[in-house]
Amino acid sequence: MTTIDDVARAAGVSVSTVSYALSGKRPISASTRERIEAAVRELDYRPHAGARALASARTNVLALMAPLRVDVNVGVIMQFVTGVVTQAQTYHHDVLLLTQDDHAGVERVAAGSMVDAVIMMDVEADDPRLPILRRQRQPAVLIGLPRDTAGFSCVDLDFESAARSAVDHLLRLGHRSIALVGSPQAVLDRHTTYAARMVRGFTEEAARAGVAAVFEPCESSHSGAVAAVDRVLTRLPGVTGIVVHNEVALPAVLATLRERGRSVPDDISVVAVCPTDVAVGQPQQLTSVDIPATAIGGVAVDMAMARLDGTQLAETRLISPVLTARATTGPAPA
Amino acid sequence: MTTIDDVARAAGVSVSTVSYALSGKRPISASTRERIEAAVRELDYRPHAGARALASARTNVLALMAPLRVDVNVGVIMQFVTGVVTQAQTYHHDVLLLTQDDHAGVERVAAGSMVDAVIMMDVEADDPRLPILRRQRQPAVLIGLPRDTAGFSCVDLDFESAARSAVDHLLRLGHRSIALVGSPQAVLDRHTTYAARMVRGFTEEAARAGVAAVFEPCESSHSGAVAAVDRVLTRLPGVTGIVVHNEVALPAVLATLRERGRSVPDDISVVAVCPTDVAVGQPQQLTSVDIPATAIGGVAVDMAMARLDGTQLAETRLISPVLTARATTGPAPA
DNA sequence: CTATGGTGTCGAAGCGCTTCGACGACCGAG
DNA sequence: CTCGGTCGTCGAAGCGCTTCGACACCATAG
Repeated sequence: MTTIDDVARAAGVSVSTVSYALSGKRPISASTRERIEAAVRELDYRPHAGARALASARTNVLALMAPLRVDVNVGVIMQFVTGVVTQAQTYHHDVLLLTQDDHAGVERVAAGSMVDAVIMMDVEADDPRLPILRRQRQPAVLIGLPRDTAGFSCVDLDFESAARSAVDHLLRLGHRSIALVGSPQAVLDRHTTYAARMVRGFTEEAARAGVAAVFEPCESSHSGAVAAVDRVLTRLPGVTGIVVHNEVALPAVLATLRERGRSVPDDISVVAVCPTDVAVGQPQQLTSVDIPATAIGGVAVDMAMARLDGTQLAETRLISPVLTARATTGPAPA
Repeated sequence: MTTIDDVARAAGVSVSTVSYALSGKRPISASTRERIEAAVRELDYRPHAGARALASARTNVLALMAPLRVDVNVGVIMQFVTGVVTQAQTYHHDVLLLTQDDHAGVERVAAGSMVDAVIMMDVEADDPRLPILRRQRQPAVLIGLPRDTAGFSCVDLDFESAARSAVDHLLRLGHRSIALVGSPQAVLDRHTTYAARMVRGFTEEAARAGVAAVFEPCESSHSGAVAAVDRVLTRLPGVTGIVVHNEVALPAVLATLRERGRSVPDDISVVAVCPTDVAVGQPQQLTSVDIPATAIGGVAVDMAMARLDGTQLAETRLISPVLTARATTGPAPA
């Protein structure tokens, strides 16, 4: 292994000069810098991460706690992860991947000074990991919105507002009888707040407009989707507009509607709440409210970095939803 | 931060004694050990990862290079990742997530001594990352099979054999006219070898049995699946058995067959090559050859660890396929 | 009773890097 | 000219941990 000593010797300067030349934290003459850079290239020098972490109390690594269960919307998770990793790169940070249920993970990694900050996905209302996270000295960013955000930076899509805009879109098209096919019961039971926020936005907006509205949770499987659609059709036979907030069940929901003799969008309009690429990847291009997962992941990193260099305090940021009308919504049938 | 010094002082022993008590690398009397453990608990001591890495040349971190593109079989990737992370935990290792196309990533992370080993997914025949990987001192494990495996441990499903067993299953049911709907052309062009190995196994086995066989690549989208099925139906109108090696297109392939008036399995039998959970998550339970992604990820970690403690040389391990008959295959129509 | 060999513990030397304080050299201002 | 101030560089002190060699102690064998 070539060390900073080797570089210093090769360039004929002291170790500290090399360090300063490389970090730019003190002025170094052009000629010296060039000699050092040449030596670095020549010797293919790469600083030892551990030594650097020890001396500088910075690791250039971020912890990302992601739900690696396969049952839920894998694609969306992947997009968050991609957003985080990609944005981290621009800050010269790497990403340490922790699994959701490895509670000791955060502690190990943060208390052991392996990371500069922690980003946590899929936060529940009273997430048991939050107290642990709070007592670490590294800043933490949550993707999601717990009951008590004190001390944390939070970022998420404004799901309440997403629900409202989906409902408004249907209202403007004249629909007076609408339904929400949402997350699996397990997700609601876990008090993952995006699911609840979605339901609240949907219910409130429908109530405000005085239209008939039902909500049905939906398991993420073919049979779950069939069951959910049938429950909706039973409870609200005259339904003409459906908001679907469940990427996995989406295709099955559409298929089931067709099977039950309802044509989309002639009999029933469908608005999905999902990443754009899944909305346009279906046989029918779906009207959808985008979940900008990659972008949110990126923002999470930005917030973590801002906290790190002290330019910003903890804050909560809710991203405004954007609805794009495509082929699955139309005027309510007469 | 509490350091090993604090613990030593609290327990009334020297720093080295604490280190040995914690690592178990030298015998320590029961009474001393207990005092030390008490102090550790009391002070909530957590060793500094960087310091440890510096002193011991071990980081307890693994690099995992995964294709975070969203276009391909996200679910499968996730399963590999899960397998790796989970198994790494049993060896007290964490996982640093690198993206496929960050070529500099391996070098940065390995040359900078951030990781003890590297695991690389989605390897191409002449992968440009391999030379870089070869010149690092850390062992590397590939999930996949490049042309030249020298110096690497490799693990993958035996796709050739998987294709054979899918074909054999169809042959035994009397099918004499079969097709393979496979990976997207882009994957083949990239020379990702699993795709090619699959095609080879399929083609050879069909030829050996003297049955009519066609192969069609298939884009991972609804329209891609429709097109691929139609191409198959055109080239081989009498086809009665189809092997599908494309998780994403799977539902659309089945839907298209139905739309073209072919009933499964009465007119056409379908064998999928995919993880079991996607095979049973479809409206119809699919006969499938399992891709044991989680297990393979775990094996990759095992191999990396075995290399690390020198108990094993580099080797290639191909996992034998297991076919499970379910609802989508039946006797060839008369 | 001495030689022998475990056991259990300690001190000190690094591991490779950052950073602080110091110090010449050189500049322009007075 | 001299004085203060930059600029560019250096030496040394850690950062927190592991590990090597040394050594004291005790039990057993000769």
